[in-house]
Parts: sequence; structure tokens; C-alpha cells
Amino acid sequence: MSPITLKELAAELGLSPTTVSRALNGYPEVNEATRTRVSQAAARHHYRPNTRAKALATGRAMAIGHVIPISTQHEIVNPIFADFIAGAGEVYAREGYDMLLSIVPDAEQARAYREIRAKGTVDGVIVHGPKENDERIALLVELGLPFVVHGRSTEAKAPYSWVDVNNTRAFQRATEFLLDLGHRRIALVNGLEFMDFAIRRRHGFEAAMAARGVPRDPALMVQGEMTEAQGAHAARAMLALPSPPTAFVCASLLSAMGVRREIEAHGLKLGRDISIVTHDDELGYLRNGEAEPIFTATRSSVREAGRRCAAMLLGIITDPASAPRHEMLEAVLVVGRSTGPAPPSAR
Amino acid sequence: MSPITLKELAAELGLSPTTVSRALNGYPEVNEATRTRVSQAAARHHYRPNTRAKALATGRAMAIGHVIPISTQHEIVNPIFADFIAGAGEVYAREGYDMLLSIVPDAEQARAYREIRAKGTVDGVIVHGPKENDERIALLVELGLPFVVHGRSTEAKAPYSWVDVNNTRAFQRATEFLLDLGHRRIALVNGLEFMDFAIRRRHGFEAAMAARGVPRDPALMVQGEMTEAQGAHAARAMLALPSPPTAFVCASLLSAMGVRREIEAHGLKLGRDISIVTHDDELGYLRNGEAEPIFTATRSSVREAGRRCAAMLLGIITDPASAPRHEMLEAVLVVGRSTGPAPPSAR
DNA sequence: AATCGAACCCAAAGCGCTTTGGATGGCAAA
DNA sequence: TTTGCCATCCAAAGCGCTTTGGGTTCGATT
Repeated sequence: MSPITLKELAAELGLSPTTVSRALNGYPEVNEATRTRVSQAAARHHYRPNTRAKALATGRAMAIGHVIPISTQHEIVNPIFADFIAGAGEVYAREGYDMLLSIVPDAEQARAYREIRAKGTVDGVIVHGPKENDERIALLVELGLPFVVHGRSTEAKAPYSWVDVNNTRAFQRATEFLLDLGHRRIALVNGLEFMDFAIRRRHGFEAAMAARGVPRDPALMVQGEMTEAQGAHAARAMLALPSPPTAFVCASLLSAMGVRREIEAHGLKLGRDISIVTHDDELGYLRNGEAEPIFTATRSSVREAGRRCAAMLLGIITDPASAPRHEMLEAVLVVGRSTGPAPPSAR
Repeated sequence: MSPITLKELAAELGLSPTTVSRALNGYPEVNEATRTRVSQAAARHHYRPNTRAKALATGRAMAIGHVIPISTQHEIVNPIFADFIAGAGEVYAREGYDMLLSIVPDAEQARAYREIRAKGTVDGVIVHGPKENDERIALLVELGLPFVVHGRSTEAKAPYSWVDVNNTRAFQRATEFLLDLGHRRIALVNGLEFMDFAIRRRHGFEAAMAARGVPRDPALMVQGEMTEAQGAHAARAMLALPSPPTAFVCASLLSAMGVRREIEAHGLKLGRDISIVTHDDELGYLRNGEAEPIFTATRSSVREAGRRCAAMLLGIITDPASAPRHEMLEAVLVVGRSTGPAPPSAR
């Protein structure tokens, strides 16, 4: 009932475990005839080396860890997480790695990483959701655990490897696009601004506005959890202003959907009376339309980011000297039906 | 640099590895004085037993596997997955288990489970997204790998353990609620009906309708991926019918949001002209309003389901004789602002 | 004083695999 | 005929831990 072991396989073949191991792992000092004999027997028995034993013997766990922080206040699992994992998982599967997940309360992250290191269950980790100054980076450097950050941490002093979307540029372009359409009262519905990516996005937004000499209006800038409710809330408050915005830049499709709901509740028409540009992570279950996009959006697949992060980490593990590595993904600006020229009255 | 080992710790303490191991694992045959001495030294060095070695020695991997099927056609990662994992992860963390994820194309699932079994990386698995007749169940029984199904598989012949929401009852109640409000033209926007849960939901819907003698109208019943676009699509088609529905029963908040969008695009008012009852998985990033729910909904936390599944599986692993176990979760019907009496014209 | 249990501790084997450091045999070169 | 060298294979150690099966010591019993 229990799976066949190397030793049993060797016994059945009248060979030593050494030879069987070598045959299966492609070492040269074994006769081709016996090698095929061994492989066939292995296949017949569905033999797979016991990962734990192999890991112990080789010192390589053949597994990558993902530590998912759960902040105890808002208890939100980042919605992009599933897609990211799917992308990374593809790469791991292809390369024979396992993926280990730890769901850890925000406050216990340091302990979690220490533990992971000591327990030796993984060969490296992916760091999710970096903050502006993220202490995990220094910790991982100290622990000597290979890692790649999905995103960046602006104020981290140690060098580290990352894969990130050019958030600044994306939001700058989104804003410029609206400015070009004549909009001046442009609102930003941002993510939580202790997250590095949200800060960069604001910078991009502000840079575009400043370049056109449009003054900064704090009443048109909000941050928060990127939910549908957040978008609706923000839009409701802003549309009630004496001088409401004619356009919104949103950090996620969910926020944008909330904004759209509120716009339509006001009897306004999206793309004519009011414009929206949103960032689109191309989540599997949240598509921005089919063939033609609904929202004008800065688009960048988070699943692809997962693939890139995973590939980079595996690369670093096999060749540590190649770290730190960096990879910048550019979002494309796709035009949908949510944007149009600013209404003349507002010009 | 590399983590301290049991042997090193023992050497430092002038003890044998045996004693240190016993002290740390709470065995009785060790002096209390030396036990505290050992624990303190262990704490000081941040000692953690190497999981691989421990697993090899004990035969228990202290890890649970989740095999996430990715259907190659639609490539969608189930949006409830992140929340489920978060719930399960809580339990694993508390009990000292790791969580292993495999992202596997639909077609290769059998191979994946076989491999997992042979590699011995986990002590049990959670089965996600069961179909009406799911062959994974028979396979896992054959492999002798402990497992718990999140959901059920109506036509599976072997006994198995599961945690499920009472989907039939939930949708029956949702439908009855609308019928009580005078609705007769009620539409069902369901999930993919090769999934067991979707079939049960349809049964619940149909049972309620039949009980009131309302004839089945295929034009008002659709199935599909539960996305915002699906909801909008379905609603658009149905609202164009000669005799459009006055109410919708939706399988997910995303679908419901799509339906709502289309309703409002028709200039109709939700909760007055048209009603919606939706199922709500209480996803962290997709809340149904704050204090007061927006949609009237059958609510059941998928995160809680994750906790229950995990707890059940760990229970089965420690006491195999306790399998098969079953746990039925009842959804509560919460009333929001998306439902109201059927418009008199439609009665 | 001899005996007997507790109470504590340790040596060594073993989990399933890889890997080092030989053995063995056959064949070409000397 | 020897020597030397491949080509093949194997024994044994070791990865870091648990666990079996003793040892020792010491105070209490008889």
C-alpha cells in the first residue's frame, strides 16, 4: 500500500540502491541497458523518490515559500493573490518545485521567516505586498534566505531582487491621457498608501498633474482598501463637492466598478459625462470586458508577474551570484468605453 | 550561518541528542531541570527541528496539500480560493502544519495526486471544486491518502468526508423569499452546472418554483463562470425578453453586480423595479456592504469553510477511524436593499 | 548489606535518499 | 604475459531527526 522505495526497487532489479539512484538521476557511470531497465521498472511501479529523504540528502528542499500576511485589523486577503500564485505555480510545477504557503498575521512575520529558515522547508521565498520601508528585506538578507520581492520597497537600504510593474509611469500615463482629453478635475482613488505600489501610483498621478500646472486638490485624492465599496464611497463624496471631478483614476477594477455604480446612480453616463481610467491586474475572475475593454485601463497581468517572480527566484537559487536581479514590467494603456472628452461645461 | 542542529545543541549542552530530543518533545524520562536548561538553550539559538529530517524519522510530513485545478480552457482561478486558503491556513498554522499548493491543469490531476502520494510530501489533501461525479474521490480512496472534500460529489459511490454549504436549501429559501414578495418571473444566474454546487443550487431554485406551481422557463435560467460580465450579459438578454424577469437569483456577488449594472443601465431601480438575491461567500475583498447589506443574500463564509475543512482533515489524520465525517453549513438569509415586492404591473 | 526500582541518560539503528571512495572485470597497450 | 585504464557497479557513510533498548546511579526495601 505504501509507495515503493528506492531500496525495494533496487532489490527487485538485483541492483544496488546506488546504481538505481544514479540511473534515475542521469549520472554517466551506468550502462545504458541497465539504465533503461531501471527507468522502465520505475515507471511500472510509479516510483517517485521520497521528497523528504531526497531533500535531506541533497540539502535542497525543492520548495518555495510564500508568506501571505494577513493584517489582523482588516483581515483581507489580497484579491490579486490567487492569480499571482497561479502564475508562480505554473513555473514551480514545470521545474519540479513545490509551493509552500504560510498565512501569517502581520505582526508575526519576522518570526515566520525565521522559522521557515530554521525548519529548512524551502529554498527561497517570495515577498508579497512590500511597504515603503519593509523590514522583511533586511531580515531575509540577514537570514541568507534567497528571495524575490513582488514590488519594491523604496526605502530599503540593502540591495534585493524584485519584479515590479512601473506603477509610477502607468499612473502618470493614465493621468496624462485624461488631461489630454481636457479633464482638469481628476480624482485619484488609490490603494492603501503605506503600500509601496500605492505611493508610486500617487507620485505618477501627481507628476502628471504638476507637469500641466493643475493644482493638487486633497479633496479629490483618497486611499483605502481597493474594494467596490471604497470606490462607491469615494465617488459619492466627491460627486457631492461644489466642483466635482470629471474623471477618476482608480487603482483597481473593483474600485472602478464602485465608482461606476455611483456615477450611474447620479444619472450620469460613463464615458460621456464622467471618465474613468483604472488599473487592471487582469485577474481571471475579474475581466475588463471581453474583446473590447469596458474600462480604459493601464493593464498588467499579475499572473505574468507571478511567473516572472518564480522564474527569477529559481534562477537565483541555482546561481546565487546572479542576485540581485530586477525586472520592470510596463503596463499598457488600453482604451475602453469609460473615457471621453471633458464635458464643455467643466472646461 | 546555517541553522543550528539538534546535535550541535546537544554538544553545547553536554547532552546526547536523544535527551535533547526528548526534552524538547515533552517526553517524561528527562529531569525537569535539564528540560528547562534545554528549552532555554533552544530558544536562545532559535532552534527549530529540521522539518525534512523530522518528517523522515516520524513518517509524518506535517503538511497538507491543496491541489488547485486550473482548467486550461477558461484559465480561471476560483475567486473564493484565496479566502478558503486563508481560513485553512489559520488552522494549519495553529496546529504546526504546513500548507502545500499544487497548481495543476485539469487533465493532470490524477497524476498530481499519485505523485503527491508517492513523494510523501503531505499527510492529506483537500479536494476543491468537486464535480457531480468526481473521479478524484475514488482515486484518493484507492491511494489511501486522507482527504476532505470542500463540497460534495453527488454521484460518488465511495464514502468520503466533506464540508459543504447547504446549497439546495439556501437557493430554495432565496427563491421562496422572492416568491413571497409576489415575484413570478424569477431568473437564475447560476455557476457552471458541471460543478456539484451549481447543480444543487438549481435544484433548490426549481424546487421552490415548483412548490408554488410556477412553470420552469429555460429562458430565465443561465449558467456560466460567475463573473461580473456574466451577470451583465445574462441580465441584458433577459431584460430584452417580451416578458422580462422581475427578480434575479445570482450565484455570486460578482454576478449580482453585473446584473445590477444592467438593471441600472435600463433606468430601472434595484429593489423597487427589480429585485436581486445573491449568494454571498463573504470574501474579504468583496463585501456585501458594511453594516447594512447592499444585496439581500444567502450568506456563508467560505473562509469559515476553509477552517472547518482543515480542522476536519487534521482530525481524520490523527484519528483515521473517525472518517468519513460530514459537516453541513447553513447559509443565513440576510435582507438588504436589493429586494422588494414585485411591481403590480407584473403580478 | 544485598536487592530492586525509579529516575535519567545514552548509544545506535533507522527513516529513504545521495554521494564518496572504492572494487571488479575486461580489453587494449606495452 | 603484464600493466593500466575504462566502464560498471557497489558498500558505506551521512543528511538531522526519532526511538528502541539498554546502561548507570541512587535512594528505598528487605
